[in-house]
Amino acid sequence: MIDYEEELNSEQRDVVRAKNGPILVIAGAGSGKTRALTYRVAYLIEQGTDPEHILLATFTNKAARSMLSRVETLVDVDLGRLWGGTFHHVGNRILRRHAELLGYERNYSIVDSEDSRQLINTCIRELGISTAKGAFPKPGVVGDVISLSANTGMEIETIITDRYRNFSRCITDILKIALRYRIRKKELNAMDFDDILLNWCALLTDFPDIGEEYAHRFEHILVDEYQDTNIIQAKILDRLAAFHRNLMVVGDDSQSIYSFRGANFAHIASFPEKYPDAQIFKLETNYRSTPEILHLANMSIVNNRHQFEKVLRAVRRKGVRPVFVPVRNVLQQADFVAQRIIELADEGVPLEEIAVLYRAHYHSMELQMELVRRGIPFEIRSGIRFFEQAHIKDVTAFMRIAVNPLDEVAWKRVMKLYNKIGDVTAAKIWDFVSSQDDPLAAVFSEAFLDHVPKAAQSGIRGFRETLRDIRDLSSVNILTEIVDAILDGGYRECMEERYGDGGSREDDLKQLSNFSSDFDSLEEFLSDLALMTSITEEESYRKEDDNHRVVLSSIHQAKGLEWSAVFMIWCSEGMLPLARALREPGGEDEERRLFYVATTRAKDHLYFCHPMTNQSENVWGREAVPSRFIAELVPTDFDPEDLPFEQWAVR
DNA sequence: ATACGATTTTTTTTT
DNA sequence: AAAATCGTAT
Repeated sequence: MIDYEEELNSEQRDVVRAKNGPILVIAGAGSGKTRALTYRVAYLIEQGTDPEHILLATFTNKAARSMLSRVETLVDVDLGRLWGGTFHHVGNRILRRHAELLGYERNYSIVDSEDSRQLINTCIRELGISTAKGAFPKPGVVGDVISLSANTGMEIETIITDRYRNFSRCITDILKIALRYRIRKKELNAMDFDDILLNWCALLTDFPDIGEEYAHRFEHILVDEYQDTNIIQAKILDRLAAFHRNLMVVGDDSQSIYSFRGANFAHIASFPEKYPDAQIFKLETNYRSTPEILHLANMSIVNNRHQFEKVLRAVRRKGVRPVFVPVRNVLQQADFVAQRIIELADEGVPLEEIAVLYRAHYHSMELQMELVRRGIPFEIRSGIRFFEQAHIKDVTAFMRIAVNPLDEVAWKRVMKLYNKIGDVTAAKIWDFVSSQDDPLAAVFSEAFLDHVPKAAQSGIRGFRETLRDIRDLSSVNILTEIVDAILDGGYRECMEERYGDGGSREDDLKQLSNFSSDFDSLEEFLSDLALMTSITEEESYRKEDDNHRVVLSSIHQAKGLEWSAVFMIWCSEGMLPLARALREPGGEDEERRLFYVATTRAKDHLYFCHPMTNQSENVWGREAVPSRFIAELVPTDFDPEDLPFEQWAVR
């Protein structure tokens, strides 16, 4: 039995033991919402709900896993059948079962953003749209427009007039591309990230019996980070909860930072309108941060209008005031942060309790170099993700061909790995292969070689061998040897040639291979890869004393985490708030929420760095202005005592 | 005609 | 640093 009185505060207890029905939980930063959610799941199971009938939707797969493993220690029940993970993850799981209904094969591929950009590029060229003359958006931008339209349910025309005004001349072309892109994806038997949500929603709506089946199945639905869900996700939830109506959503409108993905914190505000009988709870006690840090965060977020009433109360004892540190330039910034990290470590703060946060990946370049120079171990949680690295994508492209021979993007990627094959030849080979009734069998036919130029023949013969090996291994589900087969099939040399550092990349592939052992089929492995960001989560393959590292992270990726000491670098106008983001509607508020999320990650120490010159602009160095989010904290009747931060001068 | 290397430009955030 | 474009060698 769980001792709820002992382990939860009264706010949390009310949530955990709330009676059934729609429930909205407004949970401030650091108020233990994960704890409440975890105990709620345990409580439901204790009350006799079968885990199979619970759906726990989280923002990352990692969050789901860590919550569920906590639940497992609370109630001694196997949660293997509980539906937990991101919307995309759960959606994929459901769609695999019903893919045929929607006109896909069951073995459909999932294309990530790089693949999708690639495919859009092909569409543009196929349509013969000239991008050279005048300003035409890059394939990536076209992809953003299409994706935003999908995630907000707004027409592409509206998206362009609202946020991409300078491309309004291109609307007809973009519409053509969007249409073609959609057709092409279907031909490739592939879904992009948005399709997973859209198709899931369509499945529940257009096939009432299936919608009902799932609505009956999920007795309880719990949603974390509700402020970052978009309209399609909200619609999916409405359908799934239509029968039992036990929908608990947890979120904080002040921490909504994903509007670029169609998230809209207005959803959370309108939840009570949609569910008039909803019970509303608030978690307002903050256990994480010192009163000083919380005070600063509160002072900042009140500058945003349109938010839920809530006051975060600190329970921790008095600590030190946050510090604002103007520095001369990026180099001095890197120097200061590194120096201060060493001092904190000397004071007894473990390195893994220190984080450096920034708005955009490239903001951390100089710091990385400085940390390397000083031998301070660190871990980067931003930038190119594990599965997006070229060599990982190369290897998985081989696998994708074996699983879904219609995957054009994978085909072309693999073909171009071989010498003497570029865009044109790859397209020719693909044209031949895709025109055959059985594309895989065609590879082994004599006719296949006729479509390959002489110079590339030997490499392509190797490809046939490799593909045969992959198919043989996957048919008996020996996944761990597939990577070796690809490496031995000539990819090892190819990798060395193309990327230089073959050794460390081969290590990555070893890791990928180890990871594959957890899966029952190649198909399942691939779709999970596409929906995941990193492999290192909770994996304890690392050496014991290797866990002490400073974390470098984008603010977005820092969501939900906490550290004793947090450094925010580049707190300058143009960088935070990011100039580009300010141009979006509602941009300033969203940037301020980012600032809020970042500050509330800190438990004890908080530092804001502001480089006063921005060298990257030109050689002379341009004046940089402190971030408005810092400046606005200074009261008009200035009294140093009232300042929520103190200011340091460095050297 | 095609492949591939050099050059230029441009950086948000993520499933 | 990576992507897109441009120019040259095969």
